[in-house]
Amino acid sequence: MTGTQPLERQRRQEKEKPKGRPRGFDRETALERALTLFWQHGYEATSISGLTKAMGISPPSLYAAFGDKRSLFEEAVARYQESYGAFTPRALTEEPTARGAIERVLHEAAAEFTAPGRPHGCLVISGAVNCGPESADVEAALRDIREASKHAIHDRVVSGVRTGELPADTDTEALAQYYAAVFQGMSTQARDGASRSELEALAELAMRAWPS
Amino acid sequence: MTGTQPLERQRRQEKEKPKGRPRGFDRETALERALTLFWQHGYEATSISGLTKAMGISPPSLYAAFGDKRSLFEEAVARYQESYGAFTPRALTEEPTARGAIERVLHEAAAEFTAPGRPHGCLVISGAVNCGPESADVEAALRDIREASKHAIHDRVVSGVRTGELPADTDTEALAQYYAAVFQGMSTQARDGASRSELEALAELAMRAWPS
DNA sequence: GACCTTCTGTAGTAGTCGCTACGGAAAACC
DNA sequence: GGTTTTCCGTAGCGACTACTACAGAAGGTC
Repeated sequence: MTGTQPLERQRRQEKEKPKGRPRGFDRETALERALTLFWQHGYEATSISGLTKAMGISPPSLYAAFGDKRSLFEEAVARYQESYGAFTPRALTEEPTARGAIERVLHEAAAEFTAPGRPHGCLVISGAVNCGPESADVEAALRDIREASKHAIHDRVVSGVRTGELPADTDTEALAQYYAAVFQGMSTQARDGASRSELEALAELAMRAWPS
Repeated sequence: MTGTQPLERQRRQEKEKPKGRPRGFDRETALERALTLFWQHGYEATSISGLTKAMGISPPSLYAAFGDKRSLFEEAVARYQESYGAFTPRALTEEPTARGAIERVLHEAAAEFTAPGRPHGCLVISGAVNCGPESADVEAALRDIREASKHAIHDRVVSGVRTGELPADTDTEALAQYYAAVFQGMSTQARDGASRSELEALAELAMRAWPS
């Protein structure tokens, strides 16, 4: 199992001391810069030369540390989910009510999608939209993450039905898909230049559709 | 003014007879096929070789008839707006009430975004998301169209306020941005495989946010 | 028929793509 | 210090990109 991930990681996790010459750059900050570039331009439009320039390293160093372009992108997406994108599962699990959970997701999205100093919108939503046939699997990988997020919303709605917060005849699938769509629409709006307060108002309006 | 558009078009519009050898393919069907390919993969991920293959012509024929890749994309987008995308301004102008107009836009979008035999979702929304720095202007051009659509929605909402259909204190900007976001979210959902009936239910839910 | 204009197919341009072979540099172990 | 192991920079790989020079073919006008 662990054999499938890069040797690099295994060693770091097991805290073994590397034997030869240590690398001359910080792997985490390099990954962070790659993440930012992918976030701006998406998978295919981000070139290796652009990445090496932004990461401050040469191509061989990049390939030695991260494998190929696809692996680097996957690792960047994983990092994104653990950092910038972590607010969504957090809100869904921490809030006591389903309505509160969804509301918090949307309002935190309004802030996260427009946070200064980093690209606007969501990497998972806009990171691999325009893909050629040879990288269709990358596009599919992000789609799977989006579907998983929708299911997470759905699960929270279903649990709201179970506790009696929502009517028993609630169309949980439709409600989950609706809020997933609003979430994705907010990302597009943020990319197009919408401000945080505009997205807050948008989120507030979206909550008016909540079953009463 | 007219000098800025390709000579080709001028001649067609003026119904002059071309002098030399006529071209061996139908320009409209070739453009339609290019449009479909751009719709599937987006601007940058669609290559000239893919286009020539889909259009059934050779590169020199493509460049003679359409200029460069960017011009071809612009013309494809224009064609899209006049055909597949024309339902939006039509719904906004034809319906007597603002609510009816928005509702019709969303329901027709549910059908259009999932119509069989052609790519799902909206070309203007997903056609130029992942762009490198050298084609940032293409990305911006589609964004301008999206902004124009949002303004069209806003205008319809404002006219609804004027006629008394909507309360005078309605936040028209927020309402327009909300429905624009829902529209864009529906496109993403359609691209991810949502069915027409699912999008219909989504549209129905979105209308529950309408001010009462 | 000749002539003229335009289109079409081959073939190739310079440039960039993702990726890597190779030699030297640098740090840890003995 | 010597050896070993790894990393780094240069330089370049084949394949692809958008795009085009050129020659010949094909239809119109005379």
